Amino acid sequence: MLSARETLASEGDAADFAALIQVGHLKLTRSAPDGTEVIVRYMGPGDPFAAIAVLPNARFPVTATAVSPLRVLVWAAEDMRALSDAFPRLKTNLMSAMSGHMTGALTRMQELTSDRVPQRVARALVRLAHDSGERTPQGWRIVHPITRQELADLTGTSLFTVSRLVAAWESDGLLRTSRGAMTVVDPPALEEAAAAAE
Amino acid sequence: MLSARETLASEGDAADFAALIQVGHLKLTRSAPDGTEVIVRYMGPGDPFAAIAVLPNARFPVTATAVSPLRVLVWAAEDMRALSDAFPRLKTNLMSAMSGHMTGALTRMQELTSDRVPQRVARALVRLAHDSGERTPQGWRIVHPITRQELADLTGTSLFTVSRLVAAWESDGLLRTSRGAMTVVDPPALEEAAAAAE
DNA sequence: GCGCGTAGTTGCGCCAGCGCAACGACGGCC
DNA sequence: GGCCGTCGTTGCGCTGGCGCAACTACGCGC
Repeated sequence: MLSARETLASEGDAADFAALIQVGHLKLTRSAPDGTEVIVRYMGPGDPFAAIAVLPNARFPVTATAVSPLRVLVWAAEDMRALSDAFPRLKTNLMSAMSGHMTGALTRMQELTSDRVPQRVARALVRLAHDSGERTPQGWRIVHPITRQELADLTGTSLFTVSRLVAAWESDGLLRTSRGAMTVVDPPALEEAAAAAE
Repeated sequence: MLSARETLASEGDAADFAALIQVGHLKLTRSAPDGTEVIVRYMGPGDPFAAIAVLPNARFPVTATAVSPLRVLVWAAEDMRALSDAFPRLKTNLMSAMSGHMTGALTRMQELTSDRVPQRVARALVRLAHDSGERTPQGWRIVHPITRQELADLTGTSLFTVSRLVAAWESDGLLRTSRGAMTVVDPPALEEAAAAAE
């Protein structure tokens, strides 16, 4: 059990356990020496954390922080190794998960190099709405708290730029926001609007 | 056997084989709809390609192009699966390789969001010199051909900016270049110079 | 219900880096 | 050894987005 803002694992620490999220959401980050923080991705209920723990002498490549009250199931790394040796399918599945994350990271890299800021922010919002959104009468509400700063860390831009973009989209009716919460009214329209501004 | 510029595998194709580089170098890329290309990384002799082939129904996440004449050993995906089931250590090693690439991708993401262009280019050069460089009297020579455009695709910037940076560093004696080839005279000094310009 | 900490907004100036264009220089090939 | 394609250079103008500052608006805790 962790409350929001507590950290489950820190970048560089020995990966001596793996976990499965039961309730709540995690934010995976990396921080640069100069203080800037990159958000790698968000995870929610049912997502496995630290597949890497099956590898000997592994270290966490990211810091995991709870963004909402969190309940997780935890396994010791050595048990994970024993299990994954006993059940090859488990290891294959973990590998498959890693491969998925890899693909995601490559896509992000590509967006960072070839898309302009508005597109990246719009895509990030659409992805969040899709992955951790719930249907409401107003649109897809992102179920965990998210600030302008976090959206900036997720897209490699600044708090200010995000604020301006979000304000513009909200006045166009594509988005609804309140302190720490966001609802995407119409994902495809949002993405299209960001592309059109190009 | 492939000659330079031929492609070994294309992004999106079914990953029905894996390979091990014996001689030559590969460039892994992803291309965006608008034509821009991102270079994911370079690989050389001894590096395994397409660990992903052990997963059922996998597709290549990148395009692999030879940058110099290439000789590879090839295994059919089904044989890889059989082997990796028979030898759990093999699967663990492949997973370990994937995890290394993941870490690399995360680092690249971080640099793209938090570093300025000169730093990124300098780091890319240092990394290339380290990973695929050979010691010469003048410094570390990157053993495979590399153009300004490729350096730009690797760092998310433009051909022009790279050209200017490289010209400046060369006149400072930190770098030696000729058409398609680069030699880093003193890697730490180069990185420092890029940081100082900040 | 008051105060304080955190989140969000907005105006303004600035500059890194992009995008041409036009040109120069290799070097491979027949 | 001459030609042509690719690679690299450099000058110039423009602008997206950053960075600060100063301010406003929530909302939690006591």
